[in-house]
Amino acid sequence: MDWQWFRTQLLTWYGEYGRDLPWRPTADPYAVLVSEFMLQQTQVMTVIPYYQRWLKQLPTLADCAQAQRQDIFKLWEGLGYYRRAEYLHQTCQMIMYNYGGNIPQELAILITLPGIGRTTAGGILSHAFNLPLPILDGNVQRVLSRLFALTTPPNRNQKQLWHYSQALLDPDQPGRFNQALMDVGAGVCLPKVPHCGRCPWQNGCMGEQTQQQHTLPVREPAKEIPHRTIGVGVIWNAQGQVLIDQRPSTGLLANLWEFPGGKVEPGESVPDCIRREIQEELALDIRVGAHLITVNHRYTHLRVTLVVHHGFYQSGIPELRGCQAYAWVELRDLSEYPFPQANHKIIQALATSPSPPWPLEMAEGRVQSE
DNA sequence: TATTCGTGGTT
DNA sequence: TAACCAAGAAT
Repeated sequence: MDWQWFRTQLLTWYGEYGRDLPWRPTADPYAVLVSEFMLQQTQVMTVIPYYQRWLKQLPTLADCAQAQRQDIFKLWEGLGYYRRAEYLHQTCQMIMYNYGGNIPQELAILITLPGIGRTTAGGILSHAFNLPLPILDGNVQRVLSRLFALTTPPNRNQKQLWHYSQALLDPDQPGRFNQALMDVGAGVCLPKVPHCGRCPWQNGCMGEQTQQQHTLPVREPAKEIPHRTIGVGVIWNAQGQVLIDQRPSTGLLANLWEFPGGKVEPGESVPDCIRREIQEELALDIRVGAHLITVNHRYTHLRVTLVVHHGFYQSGIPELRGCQAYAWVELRDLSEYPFPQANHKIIQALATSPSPPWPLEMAEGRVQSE
């Protein structure tokens, strides 16, 4: 195999067609670190504004290490996979206090840090330090599967894919090479419509030569995604504040804030569910009022329907059972807390609500719960 | 090794 | 439009 041909073709193409991305001109390894975390499973165009805001607010690794958790999550709010924010925070702290503030330049050390696997480590080391480490993200897996006509599903063929990524890598300019390889995947060798006519590797692509470019890589059948109905309460007190709680530190949407609620049990009405969940999680008695909004939301492996009702505090002192913390907050102060996207739809509904949705008559018991 | 982690874009 | 995919990692 003439690896040098592939390198020359790719790097020449990259010089003309490579994307101009904010983190590419930087020589700051911390900026590269931030970009690599944000880019895990997240498209470039989604990341760009988050990346720029992050570096503006936390311009150095020391700033990130010293930041408050809440500020870290606020900066990540809306980007998804929120564990990444915590891992990035922890990694910066470990680099600061265990490695003198310098990012370790050894693969074996780097991958021991939270949130850094082999691809992220390879991206950091090749980009920030021009070290010859390969990467294997979704783009690269697709490009290599087609280039070498690999008919084994990528998730069962990681070893061979890593081998090809390493063999192809240009040892003289690994940083540029890896960036170029991802640009081919993101702009030319697309999942459903490969544009072979403008691919720098067209003349060497075994996939196209055997007319398999549309059927590679081989995907395993997707599994069915379960659905859950969740009852959610926007609980008001007599001061016109609403009740929010912080989710547990593990599991879905860990550490984010939310309006309290939980899964509707079989045969249970939504108002009954909301009453029960808030009793179970916070030990509060509430009255359930009018329906506010129903939110359908899709996660990677779960679909939920949030049926949201207004509610009014009746009695009880909050106890922390199924959550880390709680707070009574003014509507205008909700923006201080990091919320998942589905809850932002609820906040939006509250903001556009035509009249104050916390009728005092509920406190006086004139409104029947549904 | 198979699941569990969000959200937005694309087809 | 429902399904697929995105600069993956941890458990």
